[in-house]
Amino acid sequence: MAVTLAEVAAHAGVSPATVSRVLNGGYPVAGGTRTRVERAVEELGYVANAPARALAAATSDLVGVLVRDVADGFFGILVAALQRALGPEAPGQAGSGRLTVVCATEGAPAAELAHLTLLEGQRAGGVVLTGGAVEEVEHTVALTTRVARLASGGTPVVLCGRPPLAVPAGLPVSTVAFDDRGGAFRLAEHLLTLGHRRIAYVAGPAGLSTGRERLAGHRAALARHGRALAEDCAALTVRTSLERSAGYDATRALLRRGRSFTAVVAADDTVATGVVAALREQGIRIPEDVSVAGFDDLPVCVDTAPALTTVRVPLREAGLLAAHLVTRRRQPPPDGITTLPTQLMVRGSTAPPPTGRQP
Amino acid sequence: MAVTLAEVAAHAGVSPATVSRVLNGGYPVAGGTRTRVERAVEELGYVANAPARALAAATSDLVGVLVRDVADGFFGILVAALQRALGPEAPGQAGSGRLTVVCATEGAPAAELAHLTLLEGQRAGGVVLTGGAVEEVEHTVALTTRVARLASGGTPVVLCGRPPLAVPAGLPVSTVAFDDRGGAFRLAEHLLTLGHRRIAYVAGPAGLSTGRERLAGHRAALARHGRALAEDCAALTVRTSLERSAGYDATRALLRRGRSFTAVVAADDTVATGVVAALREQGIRIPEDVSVAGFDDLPVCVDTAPALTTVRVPLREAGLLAAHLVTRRRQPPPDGITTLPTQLMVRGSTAPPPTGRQP
DNA sequence: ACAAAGACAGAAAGCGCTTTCTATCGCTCG
DNA sequence: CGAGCGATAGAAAGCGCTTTCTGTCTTTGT
Repeated sequence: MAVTLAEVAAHAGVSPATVSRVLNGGYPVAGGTRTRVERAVEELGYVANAPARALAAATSDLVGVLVRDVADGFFGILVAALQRALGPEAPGQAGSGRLTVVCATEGAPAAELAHLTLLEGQRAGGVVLTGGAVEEVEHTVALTTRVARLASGGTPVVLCGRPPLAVPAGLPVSTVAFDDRGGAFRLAEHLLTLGHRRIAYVAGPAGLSTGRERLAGHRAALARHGRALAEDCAALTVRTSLERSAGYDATRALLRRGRSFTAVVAADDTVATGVVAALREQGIRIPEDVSVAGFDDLPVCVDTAPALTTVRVPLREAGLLAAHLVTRRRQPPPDGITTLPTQLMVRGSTAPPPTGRQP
Repeated sequence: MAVTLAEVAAHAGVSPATVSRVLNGGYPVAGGTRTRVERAVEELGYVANAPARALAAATSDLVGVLVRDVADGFFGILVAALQRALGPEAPGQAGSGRLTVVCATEGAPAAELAHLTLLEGQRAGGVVLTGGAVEEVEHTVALTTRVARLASGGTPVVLCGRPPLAVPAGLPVSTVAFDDRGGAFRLAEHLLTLGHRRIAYVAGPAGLSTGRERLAGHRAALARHGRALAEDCAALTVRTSLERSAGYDATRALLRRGRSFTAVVAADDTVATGVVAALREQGIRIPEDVSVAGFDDLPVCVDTAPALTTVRVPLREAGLLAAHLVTRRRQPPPDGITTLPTQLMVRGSTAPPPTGRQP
């Protein structure tokens, strides 16, 4: 059906090998021959058969990206940045035409492994795993095995926004991490400085690396302000999923037990919007009555009223870096880990707690 | 390196052909043989080489999805729904393992064509083009040619959220459209009923099908309320891009010319958030001073204060349907076009215009 | 009981490309 | 002036899978 390499070769009066070389470079081809081939390609509207090429070359120009949910701003922005960086090649190089295969895991470890298998089958030219990792021994082991297998087959793997994996040294596996802990620490300090002492924490699911890090930073800040605080914290921490509705439900549950807090910190901005909705619905003013803070600094933060105090996670930078690492356009540091800084973004949703009697 | 079909065959003591048949079905294989092969696959951890398979079968299990911007909620939600529907196979069928290749066009016609070429090269098993189409004759012609070529090669193509293309009959090309015009009409009527007469319109880029449709619906409603209104409308219509900042900038520009309107309708919700920000920044109250409305009903609509009046576009339904069409799990209607209804969502951002002197 | 009809398994021919391995040819070197 | 080398181009061997095309064996029908 479609035009083949052989037809182009015939049309140009050269051998298939020569056409392949003109197309791929890395081998000397005389100017005249090259021109003739290029014209033939043009005239016939030749489009190379990627599967055939991948079969012969044992690697494709597909890059796999695993995300929890494409519709979530966090992943959407990350993927968008990654793609943009994947498209146009480094200056001097011709455009490569790498395609991005986006796989949604919905947070399920099994889906993560299954997609990795599919990508392995595709002989993906690179794989990026994004977002928090489910820290469950069994899964971590399985994942490490899979990643090591992929990497030992020559596929660069980048872990983006999650902790490094214990793969054998020398494999092309690198990590782009966020300083979640530091961000959460600074956020908690901000609240403490404002005078908050009873801070509710709507954490994500237990066993998610980002949640663990963020909570750890939060608790570290509380601990510095007194042992008692840190203990209270546990009682005010709620485990949830990572949807907006989770923030809403958790907040309602919290309120049902009496309003024993003056601030709520959410696992991420999406959850925070749910918190805000629940609070507002009860006529609780933000930040006069209760302060609210999120995490990630998604675009929605500046559209809520008041704008949401949060911690900025450099998603675009991470996507760009991950793209460069997965295409080997940039070398990872010796230990393979690059930690990107996070930044406290103070906005209108946090203020000193109400004065006077506190519940 | 990796385990091959031949190795599995040897391990199971059968021929490669038999293994292939066990894996793909559609050919009788005796129970015992099947079990033996399955065990061998299991024991060797065999993962089929997708490129080889695609080469031999002349089609891959990759589904291409063209979007303007993955980070935009509209596309994020659409892609998420599409993927979910692509994953688990119809009941009775085994999981197929289709992968989604997401291509960002950033609204550039050239990028659209380029990605289509890449997908053609991949021998994609299906392609979905989402979002408004750039209606420029030259591009439409080129696009139609490309789509026809793809479809005549047996690749199902689904146009989702954009107008049908004039491809030869009989090709597997179908369309899932939204009733943008109707939605915009009802939205404008809603504003007119509230008493608004001077309605600013922050349209998207000229030449985008969705923009055209929405504006047409808007104007149709105005026209029904008097010729003069429709004429004023033209003066209050601003062409912009589709970012949040576009809404912000356009609104500031509009305000600089004097506040000659009591309502602003935006091309979509993202733009609307920009409008809201610009308005609020000038101390203009929503909806007391000026009403604002968006389009799409993205999640952000309920998180703004006040919540945004908008038109709901059934993105999830569209994604699901597109997935079914592109996998041929569902037959398109005879004319190939399915139009999904839109729904006016009245929320807090629209109210009657301020009484008293109007500028 | 015998031919025709399945049911099942293997051999082998590609699918369209990449990549050695060879084969020329025209010069440069000594 | 002949050996030798770099620059080019072609032949051919796969890459790992699917899919006819054949070739057994069992089953059925009568």
